Amino acid sequence: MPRINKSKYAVLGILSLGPMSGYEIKNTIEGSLGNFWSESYGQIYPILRSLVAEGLATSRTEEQTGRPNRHVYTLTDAGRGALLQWLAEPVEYDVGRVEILLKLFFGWQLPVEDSLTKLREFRTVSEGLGSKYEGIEQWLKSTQAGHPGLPYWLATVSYGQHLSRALLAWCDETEGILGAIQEDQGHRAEVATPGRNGNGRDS
Amino acid sequence: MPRINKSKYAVLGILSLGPMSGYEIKNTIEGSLGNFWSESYGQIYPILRSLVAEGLATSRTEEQTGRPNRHVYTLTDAGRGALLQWLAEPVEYDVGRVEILLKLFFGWQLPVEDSLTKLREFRTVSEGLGSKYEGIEQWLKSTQAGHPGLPYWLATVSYGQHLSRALLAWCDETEGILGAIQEDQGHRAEVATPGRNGNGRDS
DNA sequence: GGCACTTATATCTCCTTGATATGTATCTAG
DNA sequence: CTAGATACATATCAAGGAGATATAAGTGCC
Repeated sequence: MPRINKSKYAVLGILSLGPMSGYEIKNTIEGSLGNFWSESYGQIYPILRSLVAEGLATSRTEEQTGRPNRHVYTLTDAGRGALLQWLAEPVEYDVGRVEILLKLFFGWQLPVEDSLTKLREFRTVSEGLGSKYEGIEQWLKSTQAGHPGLPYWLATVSYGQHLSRALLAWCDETEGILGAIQEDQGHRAEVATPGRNGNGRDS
Repeated sequence: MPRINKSKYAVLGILSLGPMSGYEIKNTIEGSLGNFWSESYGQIYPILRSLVAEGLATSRTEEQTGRPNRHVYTLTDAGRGALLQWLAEPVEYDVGRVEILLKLFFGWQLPVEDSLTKLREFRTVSEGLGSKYEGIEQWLKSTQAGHPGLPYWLATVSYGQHLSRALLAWCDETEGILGAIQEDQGHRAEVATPGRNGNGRDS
């Protein structure tokens, strides 16, 4: 089962929006797919060359004075066909690597407070994610009104909003559970060593 | 800002549970972090060598007859220190690559039904994810009862459950929106070309 | 006996990321 | 006016990372 190169289809998809240079492709990806997909020049330029070699795109060189010539790539019918074929293939899903979970997994080996600090940090990150998506939603609605792609693009933004709400709910739940463990430990420590009273911080 | 190698800390973390060989580390990761983290032999073996070179672990060879000798790695105090230091560093979060969103983003260029099919596929995947996590939760509760790590491990499972519920909710919402577009298009097609009536499928 | 699977170590290729190199043009703050 | 930042445009490199494959013996089953 030779791994299929999804970057290739991301580039193909962007080219389906119109002829572009490698530089423009990168910028377009950042400004559209950027929230759930990324590509680097290190992939884009070799992919463009292979697309031409496979007959999925053609390239034409635009002469420019004072800066490197633009290499503009245009999708061929075969290229559009390859894109449609990939779109029809079944989707995969991968949770991916989640750093907060890696840290939390080993968290029982150190004071509960350390894990709670990590969770509070992560809550801030998740909140930032949520407001970022809200901004994008407003921007899309005001600048792309009437475009047939709008509902689809809003769906990708909504994915991010559902995700960030889920992260926040998970933070709430987990902070509650670890908080209870901390109180429990604090209580037992208090009973064991009376005198060190009213366990300091509770912000 | 040289990218820090998180795989190194995953290996360090696993070694904090006890001395292990590269093979055992791989298996242990799959059976514990497996739902949100993965490592391949191609990373584990070079990392183990570099851990020894950096003084973060020691290796000892157990002679075996009939099969390759076991190289068992043990965390040093410096290694445990490096792990704790990394645990204290701020966490990052990355939504990562989401294939369904990449496909959906280009979905407006083809019939709505195609995108709805993708969403229904994705719903099945998300449901599978949810039941997988439920199974893990039950298994953890019944086999690890009383272990101080249990609440932390359950928290990582809960993350997956929150995530799968969010994916399902997003599917509901998006199927509703695209379904409305489809009905709208069907309606307009009906008005435009009367005669081809009662637009076939609606499952 | 043959076949599939598991234990165990290790390497290889390819994908992917992020940094860097090169060089001009334009914009901006001091 | 000019130094520095940013945009345009192409391209390469070193690492990080995933997955398949190589090797080799042991175990269980038909």
